[in-house]
Amino acid sequence: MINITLPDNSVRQYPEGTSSLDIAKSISEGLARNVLSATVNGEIWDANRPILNDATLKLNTWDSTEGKFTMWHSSAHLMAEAVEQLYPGVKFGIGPAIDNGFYYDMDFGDRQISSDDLKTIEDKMLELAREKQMYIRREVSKDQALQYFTEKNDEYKLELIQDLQDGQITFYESGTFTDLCRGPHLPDTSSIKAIKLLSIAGAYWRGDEKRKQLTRIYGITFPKQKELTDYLELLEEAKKRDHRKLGKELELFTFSQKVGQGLPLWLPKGAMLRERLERFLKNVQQKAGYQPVITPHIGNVDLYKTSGHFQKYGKDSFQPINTPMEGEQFMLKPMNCPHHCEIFASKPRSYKDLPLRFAEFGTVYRYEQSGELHGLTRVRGFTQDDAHLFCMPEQIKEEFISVINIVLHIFKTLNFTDYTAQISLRDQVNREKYIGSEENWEKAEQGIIEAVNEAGLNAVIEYGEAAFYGPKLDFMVKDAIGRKWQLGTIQVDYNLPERFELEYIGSDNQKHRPVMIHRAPFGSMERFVAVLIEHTGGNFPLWLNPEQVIILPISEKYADYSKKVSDILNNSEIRSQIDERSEKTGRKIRDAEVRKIPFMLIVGEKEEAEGTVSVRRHGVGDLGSFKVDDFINLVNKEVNEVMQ
RNA sequence: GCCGAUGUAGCUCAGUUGGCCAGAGCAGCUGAUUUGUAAUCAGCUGGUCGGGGGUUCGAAUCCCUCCAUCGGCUCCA
Repeated sequence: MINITLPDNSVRQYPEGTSSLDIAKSISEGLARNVLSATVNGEIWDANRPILNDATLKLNTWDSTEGKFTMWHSSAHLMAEAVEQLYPGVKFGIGPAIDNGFYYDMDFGDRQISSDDLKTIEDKMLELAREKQMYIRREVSKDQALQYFTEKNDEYKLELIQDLQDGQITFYESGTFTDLCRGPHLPDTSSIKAIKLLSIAGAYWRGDEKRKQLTRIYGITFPKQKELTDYLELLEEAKKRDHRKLGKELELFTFSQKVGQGLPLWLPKGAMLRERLERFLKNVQQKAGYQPVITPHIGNVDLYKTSGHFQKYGKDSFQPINTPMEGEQFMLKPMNCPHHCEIFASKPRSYKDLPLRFAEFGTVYRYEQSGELHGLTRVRGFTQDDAHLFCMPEQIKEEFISVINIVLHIFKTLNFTDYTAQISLRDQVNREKYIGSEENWEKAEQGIIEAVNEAGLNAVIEYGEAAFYGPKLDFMVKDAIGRKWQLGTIQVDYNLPERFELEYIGSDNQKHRPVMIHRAPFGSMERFVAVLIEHTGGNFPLWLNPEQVIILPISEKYADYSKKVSDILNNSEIRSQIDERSEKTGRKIRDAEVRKIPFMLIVGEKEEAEGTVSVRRHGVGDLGSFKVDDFINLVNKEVNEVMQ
């Protein structure tokens, strides 16, 4: 007998070789029907795999991420089987479960597969799923594995097997399809009830752009049709929040082929929104001891040779601009740091001056690959809310805390709750590629970790993700359809102070090298506004909204009173406009609602007589009658909570 | 940059297997209407069907090519 410890810490005894599925059955038939896999001693196993020793056991159903993972992984196999039956001779790469479903990378040879074929594959999958095919796990030797895929003539699997240890190789068989796979899988295909293949795309084999591009099909499956329907509806809803769509509808920004791809044109309302954000951050930074600086949009190529960026990125950048007479070369600036280094170097610095914090909303230009451009989140010209902090090594931690607090303040103000933070440190073994002394790195890495802890921030540590010039801390948020984007970043840099030979005079009257910290809490104005649009669905907080109030006169007769109210509001720094069209009130309200204007003030005979306005709030409805002054107080109170 | 898809008026979209001057709604303009919490009515303007080339008696529709956009991949100082 073996002892099985369940999540509630109760212990049950079963014969050796009992499977998780058997155990589920012993608890209840209903549970057994819903079990997709099991976590045995912390490892996810097939539910029907025999348990041979004492173990802790958690049964994974659809409600758990482990359960979903198992379902989707098995769905990938199901898709592969369907594809193999429909298109014999297809070769298979890898087919994992992902956050929202699964994919499989396949080599269709000369055959062209398009999105029109997805339905065919989907139908085949459903047909196979109904056959209630078992997923059968089989341990094989490396030789057997190589032999199988040699006969099958699948070079991708063979390559994968080469990297595996003999004795640790397993095959999974379901229906007519056998795959090299670690598992785990569902007991059988019957729980896969609803299937949707979402898209088809190219993907380089092993993520290497020099190797062959395989066809990747993305899909998702559910145990109930209703869940699939709901999921597809959710995707549709998310598309409505897409910043590219809302940016167009709300007239925030646009692109022009004549200007060039990836070069956003900010429309008046977008510019106003962006300016409000800038003003907000400038206020915060001023209080935090930052000094504004301004630097040009181009810099001599020598500047970037000194910084090292020319050597590293020169050929992938916009190419240098040549002067007509002197034969000089200038680059569009791809980052602000070298310029700021030269500001630091412009005069002798004392330790008493440190830390120095130079801030600039600096516009930079980077030649991004055309296929990478995406709305406002990935562009070729963008403005960083940049600053460079020059400090002594022992000041890093304190500076980090201060920057983290700025980022958290921004996120809190804008109600960004769904973000993640990542600390990127050196690779734990491979350390030769990093510049800077061991001592300084150690100090900086510890400083970041401590700063994160002291700021009460929840962050994951990733080793090997640090830049060659220093460790960093990044903030990430997801967009409407779940893609992750990096926003704020704080990076320690030992490299540039070295290359620019920056120094300050210490209390010992000796020259010392300062440490530089790059930081951008928004990341870039473009990307931040994009994410803000998707988070708010275009319903911006009042203080940010380019349009705060629209006055809707009932008829022309109240034009004068409307003008009077409008003047009072505008004098109180409340942005208002008047809808003077000879339309019905219902129509004016509808249009204002569509434009997502926070406040609609309806004025007619009654309001004029009483000196009031009838207030309607976007998305809320009628708030009733207000004296004009009371309305101003209402607005100001809400705005002043943020903009002091 | 790579794979796949898409591109018709300012916006959202129709346009059957190639066949009259390419259509609709919204927006815009003009006029009527003077309106009380999500769309008043009428008329009008607006398109080198992404650009270029080709096939054809005839091309939005078929072919080639370039450009842009979308979904991924790769990349992101």
